[in-house]
Amino acid sequence: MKKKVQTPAQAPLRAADRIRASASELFYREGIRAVGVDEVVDRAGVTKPSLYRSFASKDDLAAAYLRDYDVSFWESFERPGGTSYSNARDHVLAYIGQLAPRAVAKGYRGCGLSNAAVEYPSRDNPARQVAEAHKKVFRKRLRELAAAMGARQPNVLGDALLLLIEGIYVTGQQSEDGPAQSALAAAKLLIEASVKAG
Amino acid sequence: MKKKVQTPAQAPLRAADRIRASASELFYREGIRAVGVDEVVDRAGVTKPSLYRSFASKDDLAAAYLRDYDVSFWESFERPGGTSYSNARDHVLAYIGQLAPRAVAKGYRGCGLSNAAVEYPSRDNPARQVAEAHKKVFRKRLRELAAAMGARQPNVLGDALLLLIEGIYVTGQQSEDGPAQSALAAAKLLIEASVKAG
DNA sequence: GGCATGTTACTTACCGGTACGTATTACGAT
DNA sequence: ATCGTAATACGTACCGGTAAGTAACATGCC
Repeated sequence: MKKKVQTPAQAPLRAADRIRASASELFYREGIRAVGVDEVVDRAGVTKPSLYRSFASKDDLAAAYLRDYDVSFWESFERPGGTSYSNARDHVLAYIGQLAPRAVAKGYRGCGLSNAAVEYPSRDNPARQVAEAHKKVFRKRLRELAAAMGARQPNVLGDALLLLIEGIYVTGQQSEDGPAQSALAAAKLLIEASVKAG
Repeated sequence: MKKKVQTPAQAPLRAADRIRASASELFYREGIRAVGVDEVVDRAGVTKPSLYRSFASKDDLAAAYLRDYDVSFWESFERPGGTSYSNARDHVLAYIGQLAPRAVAKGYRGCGLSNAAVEYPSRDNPARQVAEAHKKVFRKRLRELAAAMGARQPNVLGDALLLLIEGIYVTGQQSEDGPAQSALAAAKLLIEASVKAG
């Protein structure tokens, strides 16, 4: 029997996938509003109708970009630096520890999801909805980790860590050598002060 | 010699001022890229040529908006709630104390300067330049206040407070009842831990 | 008169989105 | 095996709208 390859492993990327990749790069680096669909398809080496066959609108493509972003975010958050952690404190500190240096480096552009929420203040924008949903989960996860650390007020510590991390995202794209360089020390301080007997 | 009234106290707002006011409102609430110059002049009750008589370009108007924003920011930062503080700790906590509740309220849109930096990643954008310059000064000021608090590592505490505050700005526009509600407690913890003898 | 502004009309560029034509491939019937 | 058909996957060319910005001229006001 001959081998029939339905989705050949080595197949050239389909137009939709090339578009997703192109959009991810451009939307992240330059912002969603700043990038036109023409630029997206040009960089993907495809044409506009291919975009609109796979995505209902630019907003829809932006939402897809953020869904992809969400997936890779969780990979990097749950296994920071490629390592798994059983200790919550080590886990969070490892994430911040690998994030901070990137955030003070040159071309850093922060969190694609947070940036999208800034670009689209209207609640009914599809991209913003993805961002909002993501942030809700992220907050819950951090509160969970704070509880696992044994914080006296896990919700406060979780929120504080979230504020700190969002601060890294946003200040990291404002300047090089920004305040993110103190983030790890700040996180340690915060955790220490929240866990100690009070 | 006759008295000449240069800028009559009760004069109707000049076109340029009406445009600044209109732009400030719209750019802040909806984002700069999202707002067209037509919308700005319509709301100001003036016409487009008036805009371009006072501002070289939309980018220039955006920069003016941010300069105005910067001025009123410093008013609210240096006298949070309308009060002056001689104690650095009280000062910072008062600022965060009046910011946090606003940030968890409904239509909050964060910091216009930080938002602009998100919208315009390119360093040579005039609006972004205003934002970058502002943030540099703000960071310096917070480190100064941290030093006045007697922090062991004033730069770390100053940066930590900056990260926290930027976290409030950005998360405040992502959802209502967000993590900013824990910001004051987090700031107290952070300051406490940084000032105590180590 | 001179300054600030409004009026109108226009240019140029780009943007999101689409109607329609075409190459390639899968597959069933013969 | 090969032919016909049809779905798949894609490109060409274009549309209508809107964006920033400008030119030329008219008007009202100290």
